[in-house]
Amino acid sequence: MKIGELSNKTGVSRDTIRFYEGKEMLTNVSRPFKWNNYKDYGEENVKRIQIIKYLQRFSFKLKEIKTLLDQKDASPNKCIDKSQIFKGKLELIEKEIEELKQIRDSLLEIIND
Amino acid sequence: MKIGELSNKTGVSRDTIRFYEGKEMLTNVSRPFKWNNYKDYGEENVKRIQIIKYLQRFSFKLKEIKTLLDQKDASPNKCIDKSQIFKGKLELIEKEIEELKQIRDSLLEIIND
DNA sequence: ATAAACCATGGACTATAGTCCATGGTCAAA
DNA sequence: TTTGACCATGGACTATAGTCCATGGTTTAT
Repeated sequence: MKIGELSNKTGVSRDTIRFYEGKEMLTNVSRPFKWNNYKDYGEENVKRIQIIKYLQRFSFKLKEIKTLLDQKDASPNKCIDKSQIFKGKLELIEKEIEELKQIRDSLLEIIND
Repeated sequence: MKIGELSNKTGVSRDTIRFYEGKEMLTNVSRPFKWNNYKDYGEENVKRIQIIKYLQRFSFKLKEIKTLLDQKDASPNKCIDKSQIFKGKLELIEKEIEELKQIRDSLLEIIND
């Protein structure tokens, strides 16, 4: 599939797809035609991009997502312990919440003085 | 006072002071010597930098801080309604907390499935 | 007199996640 | 056949808050 089709199927812009590609987050990107240098993106990239978008909703960085995708590629059969991954993220989120709460409390003190 | 002294008095690096200066957040910076082009930073910049550091603790951006400093400079007599400023910031912080809480809850759901 | 410490300037670099642009080649429909 | 839509590449730019470096001039202490 060409980049435009992949873009349509995922709702992600061509530029962004190329950006992910540059970060080596996609697989099976080939250049099968001799008469032009158009690329062909394997079907699985639809799913890959959906995974990226899904994990981003939970504030995973692209670097982290790439690590996860790489792990999946390295051992496709071994199923990754998802809850472990999300637990780590959960802790960070809760830490962030605590920090923001402290700022909030300081602000409240200032306002009520 | 030269930049080194200002740096020592505030605990902020020379580079950062020059960075603030480039953003026009300092006042009374002159070049009073004919024989060199050393700058002289007015005493009030100690306080200005302290204000910057103080407001940063509440996640004010430099741009916002600059706006506040500019307002203060424009009307030094009119005392700024601080609580109004902090209230706006408080709302944003609380919105951020809510967003993070939603992410947290989604994560909890995933983990407990 | 000479070295160390200081000063100014400008530009490059960090992380993050893209977006936008120019250039040039290709494909499909009218 | 020619126009519009598509494709590839590389580089610049966005925001944020600095940090680090090279270069060259100055001051201070020994």
